[in-house]
This record gives sequence, structure tokens and C-alpha cells, in this order.
Amino acid sequence: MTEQDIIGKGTWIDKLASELLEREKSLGRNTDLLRVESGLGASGIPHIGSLGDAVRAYGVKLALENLGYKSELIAYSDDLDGLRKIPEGMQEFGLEEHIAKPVSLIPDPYGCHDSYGMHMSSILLEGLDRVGIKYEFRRAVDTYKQGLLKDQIHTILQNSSKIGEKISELVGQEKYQKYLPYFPVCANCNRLYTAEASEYITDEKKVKYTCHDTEIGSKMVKGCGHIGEADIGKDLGKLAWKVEFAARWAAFDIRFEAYGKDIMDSVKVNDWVADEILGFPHPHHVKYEMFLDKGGKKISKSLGNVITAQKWLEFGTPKSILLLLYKRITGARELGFDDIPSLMAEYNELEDIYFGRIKIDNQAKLIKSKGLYEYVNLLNPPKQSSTHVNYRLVIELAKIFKENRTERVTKKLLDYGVIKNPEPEIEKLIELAGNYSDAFDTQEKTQVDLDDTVKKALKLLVDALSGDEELEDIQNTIYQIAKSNDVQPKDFFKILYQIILGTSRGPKIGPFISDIGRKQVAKTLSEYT
RNA sequence: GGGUCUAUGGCGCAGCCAGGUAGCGCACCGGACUUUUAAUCCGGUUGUCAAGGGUCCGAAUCCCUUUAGACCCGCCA
Repeated sequence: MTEQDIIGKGTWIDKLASELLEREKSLGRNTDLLRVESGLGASGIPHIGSLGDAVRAYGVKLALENLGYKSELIAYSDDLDGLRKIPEGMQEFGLEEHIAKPVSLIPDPYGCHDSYGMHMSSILLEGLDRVGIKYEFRRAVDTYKQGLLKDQIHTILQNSSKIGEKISELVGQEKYQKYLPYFPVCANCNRLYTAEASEYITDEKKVKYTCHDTEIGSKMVKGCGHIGEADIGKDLGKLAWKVEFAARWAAFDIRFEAYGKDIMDSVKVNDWVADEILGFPHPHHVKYEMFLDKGGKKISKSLGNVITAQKWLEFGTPKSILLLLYKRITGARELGFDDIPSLMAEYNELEDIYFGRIKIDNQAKLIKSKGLYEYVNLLNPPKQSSTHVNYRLVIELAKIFKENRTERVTKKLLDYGVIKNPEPEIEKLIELAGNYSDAFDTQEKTQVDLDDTVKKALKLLVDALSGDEELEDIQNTIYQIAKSNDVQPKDFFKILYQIILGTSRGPKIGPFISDIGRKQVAKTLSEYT
């Protein structure tokens, strides 16, 4: 790769943006405003994968702007979707009766938003705000209510048999050969999916339906038998996902949307509908893998193993999230909170590369790393490097100091010469690392094999440490005790580290013990004698 | 049935998506430092980068085929 080959900042985001531009040019489309979209689910607790969709779309927007174009991110909440499953941990809210209703018509069980759907969307939007992503928010409810998709729905329903056949051909799903790809909301019981769309009345632009029993997941949901008509210009129903994206892309003039592999089939169909039925060349896409948890299971929106942005931000910085999402897009990834420490370190490394403190010979890689750093800073990188403190070190320190943590850890960092002055950023880091160590400190009482001579030596040490008078030289005391009791000092130190830290090595132990507190250590050690 | 991803030294992984001498962590081994160690320093496993083929001056990286594993879709969203 030579210098002139590099596009933008040299990352996959730039490459994607340039592919998009090339496509737009060959289509001969107007490029005054290139809109990108991200869909937000509103029926479950939004996890980091949902956030990723929007964050990456925003990255593409930044890349387009960097290449000299105007762009905008639409964050679209699918809040006309029906509630299918009650999320884990939300059993006590009596949501059962709301199954199959649009999430925007279900009251917020927490009482803080206008609906269940808005509550869920807000969690995601707050996550976006906290990592610094800017977006234009739209809701399905408003979109339908205002009839913004009316023309597209009309065209789709007129061509429903053609679409039904194509769906069967493309993805093997045959249901739309029989039914319209439109789900009315039953006017009587407010449920979607139970109301089966049988006929489109073209002149009136209404869909005729009958509300009957249906199966959602493995559960039967009762219909009410109501027969009604839904006006497609209102929020009385919604398109099926297989055709809805296409309608939205055309109506909002969307030029880019990323998608997870779980909706690959829907995207395939929607692309065809956009191109062939609506005459709107579909947006450029990029597909990404789902995040899996450490067991290799899909992170489900309705299960308990949810990694939300909020939870992540208790342990890591916003930049650690952005780095995770911008460093690459391909590849299945198992993700857990234990990835946070290495991402924190990787950010510092990128910063060192950016500011020239780490040399990289390969020009292309250098540019790419710098580019990644800029994206993680949303193309607004700081003028100077921040103070780097090893996150893992702070976790270790936080494990030891549980009371007055900020002060005491700060003092240690000053002693080690890691920092020169206390800074608010460092305090924040201590808070994050502290949360991390509190949440994931699985350190149990280590099994240490002690013979009698060692026990005797330990006892002597405990006595010495428990005494009221200050010990001048704890280090030497330990050494003397070991020696005079026929214990190899080397082994004795090792045992102490194992008991106190759970490791076989550690800091110089004398000063360290006085840091933790003599009596505290004496108490810990006495459990082994 | 359809699709996607993954496969790299003993273990865990990075590098691949914009090709340019194969890396990191852990573990283990050898050496240096006569307890006084902030995760000490030096060296080490010569890795057929899953297998086979192709493109290229050059392939872990791009293309095709094969094998194994994982995941997604085939309700709905």
C-alpha cells in the first residue's frame, strides 16, 4: 500500500465510506446529504450490540464528512413492534397481558417514560449520549401516525403477491404468498400478529383483518375475533420487517445501514423490494457478526446476560467502548467485561502511537492506528496525550484498598511515580477500576500448604504485627523471623504474597504491609496459623 | 434446508477485511540478581499460520475447493 492509496484515515470505516460514495456516483444520485440509519430495538433491554449498530453508523457518517460530504445519522426506534417475550428479570411487572401489543402502547413498568418501548429506547439513547454519539431520533409510532410511509406501503401492498413469491424464492419463507406483509393493530384488543391481514382495499388504502388466535414463540396468544380495517396512513398497523426497511429507506432517503447477520435474510428481501418495487436503489450495507458471550452463546436481548452500555461504563471509559466497536467489524467475537482491561490498555497504546511515543515502521499500519485513534475520539482527538496509568495496576491497588480508596490509591500512584499530580481523570480511573475489582474480584482464600515450621513463623509474625508499637523495619522483621525459624526467606516471602495477594510475587512487602495496615494483615495471616 | 464466522508456537489470543522478514499474554525451561522483588533482566520451543490449489516479485492476509467447530436464519422482530 502506498501513500496515495490511503483513503481518509486508513481504517475500514473510511473504506466503507468510499465504497458508498463510489456506488452513489455510479447510481448518479444526488450526494448533497448522505443519510445513514441505525435501527434500535425497543422490545428488550438494549445491549452493546445494539449500541454498536448506531456507533458504527455514526463512524461512517464521520468518515463521509471527513471526505467532504454532508451526513446525518437517523436513530430509528422500532416501537410499533409487538412485545413477544417478557425480558428476563421483568417478570414481576405483570406484562403478560400486554404480549403482542405494540411496545409503544404498553405502559412503562418503571413509570419514567411514556411507554415500555420508550423506556427501552431511552436506555440505548442514553448510552449513545454518554459515548458522545450524535443522532436524529425518530420513532416508528410517529412515522406511521404521520403517514410518512403511506405511499411505500400502498405500492408494497399492491405488489404483495409478487413480493410474496420473491420472499419464498429468496429465503424460502412461504407465509407471504398467503398473507399481506402488513400487521394491523387490532382496534379492539390492541394486539399485533393476532390480526391477520387478508385483503388490501386499494381505493380506500385500507387493510381488512380478522383478529384470531396465533402462536408467538411457543405460546398461544388469544385473538378477540374482531373484524376491522386499518388505514395505512395511520399508526393502525405496520409493515412486516421483510418489507419495512425498504419502505423506510425510500421514505427517509437512507444511503447506508449496517446490519447484524441475524437479519441477513430480511435485508436481502428488503434490498430487492427497494430496488424493484419501490424504485429506490437500496442503501449500501455492511454486515457484522453478533457479539457472543464467553460461552459462545448469542447475547439475547431477553436473557439475563446482557452487557449494556451503562454496565460497561461502570468499569470502562466511553473510549473503551468506541475502541471495541471501531477497531474492527468482521469476525465473531466473544465479549465479556473482562475485555475491558485490555481495551483500556490498548487505548493508551494507540495514544502513544498517535503522539509518536511508540514508533511503528510500517507506514500503512501507522496511519491506520492513528486513524483508529481519531475515530475513537470521534475525529476530534485531544491536543496532548493524557496521563497513562495502567488500568490493571489500579485494579490491583483497588483490591487492596477498599476504604478511602481514591486517596490511598492516588497516594500509591504518586509514590510509584506513575503520576506526578492527582488529576480528576485519575480519580475517575480509580473509580472505574474500583468498580471492576469489586464486581469481579473472585479471589478466594487461596489454598496455601503450610507445614508446622512455617506456621510457627507466621504466628510470630502475626504477634509482631499485632503489637501496638510501630515496627521500624517490617521488611527486616520478616526476614529475621524466617531465618531464625529455619524457613527459607525466599519461600516465606512467597507464602506471604500468596496469602495477601494471591500471587507468588508482589511489591516490596514491608512498606506494602504498612500500606494495607499492620493489624489488617495480622488478622488475615492469623487465619492460616 | 439456507447462510455467516472461526481455524495461528503447550494453553489463550492479536495480526487478516487496504499483501511486504510471524507476534503478544500465560505456562514451562536455562542463565543473571548472595530476602529486601511494583508484576526484574537475558535467552529458549525454530511454529508446514486447518488441508489442497490459484493470483502475485511477494500470501497468515486476496480468490476457489475441502475438513472441523461455532453461531444465525427457516416464528417474530
